[in-house]
Amino acid sequence: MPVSHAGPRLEAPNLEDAIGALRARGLRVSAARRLVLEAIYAADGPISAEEVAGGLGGRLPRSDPASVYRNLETLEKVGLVRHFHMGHGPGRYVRAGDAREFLVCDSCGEVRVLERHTLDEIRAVLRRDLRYEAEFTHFPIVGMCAGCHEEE
Amino acid sequence: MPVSHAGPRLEAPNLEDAIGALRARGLRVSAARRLVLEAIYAADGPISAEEVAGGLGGRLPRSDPASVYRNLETLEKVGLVRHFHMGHGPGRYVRAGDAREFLVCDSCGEVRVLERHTLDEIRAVLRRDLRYEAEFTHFPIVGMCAGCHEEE
DNA sequence: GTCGTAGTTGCAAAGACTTGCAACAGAGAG
DNA sequence: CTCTCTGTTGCAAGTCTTTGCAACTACGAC
Repeated sequence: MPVSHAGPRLEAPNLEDAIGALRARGLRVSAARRLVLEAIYAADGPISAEEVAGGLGGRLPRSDPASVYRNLETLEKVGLVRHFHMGHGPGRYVRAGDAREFLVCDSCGEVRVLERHTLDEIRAVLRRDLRYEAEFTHFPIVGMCAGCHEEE
Repeated sequence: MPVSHAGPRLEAPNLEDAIGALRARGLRVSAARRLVLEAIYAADGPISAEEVAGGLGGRLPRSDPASVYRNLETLEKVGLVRHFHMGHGPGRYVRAGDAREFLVCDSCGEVRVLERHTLDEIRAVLRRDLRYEAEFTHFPIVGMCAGCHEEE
């Protein structure tokens, strides 16, 4: 089963644009769906599906977890949303444009963001050797930070 | 929470060596623990915790899932076992030495194994830019294979 | 405005793990 | 061989997420 977050990256800087993009794709704008989108756009960072279902801790009405998961998946297919994993634990969702590439230290848990030039270089290697367009927003790169590596 | 599969890579080509390694670390060799190890060593490829608990479909006695998960975690800490994820779905476990680096196409699900020279080059970039010792056995690299990319 | 039909929803149940806890049993000590 | 101490186990309950399904509703058609 593919991870499934392909699809063109939609430009939807605000909620209205996102809703328009949904309609343009022939998708219905139900109350539950709108709520998920509102949560994603209202959150000030990556949030879990649970948080969306919980209405962002009271700021929005609660909704059924199953619908939340289904809608997050739909929104991801459409390209409005992305989700990623940090080590284990629940997945986190962000607006498509906010996705970042992370590095996690397996030993101390430190998280860093990959910079564009490093990322480009790695992607170039994979493109050259395997004609593969890699994307590092879904899973972090796991390894050991300098500090932890020296201690070994 | 770190992903936790640090620790020296133990040399344990067979079950006996693995059990010796456990004892050397001061860990008990209980029936349940031995069973998990037996399943990992008897399996002909990556297996899920469920399969271990199920006794490899009848070849071994069943065991309690909770103990299986705890033991797999312990064995991973000790360096005898590793687990990885392919997209979503249950994690899969292998002997430490059998861990591989994968590339998964987000669109068609195709899986490829990264070759050593490609891997080394990528690791070198991360080492140079971030002094980070990356390791790609836990999560696959996600992206798009040549075929799927051209269709876009 | 009313109809019809798919796309959607909410519930319930299952799957994949994790955690708390009292009972149990390896492994060294005596 | 027995005792003891502490690592482990098995059960049960709890997360996080997916899936089946009947009821419902958004939205274009009339």
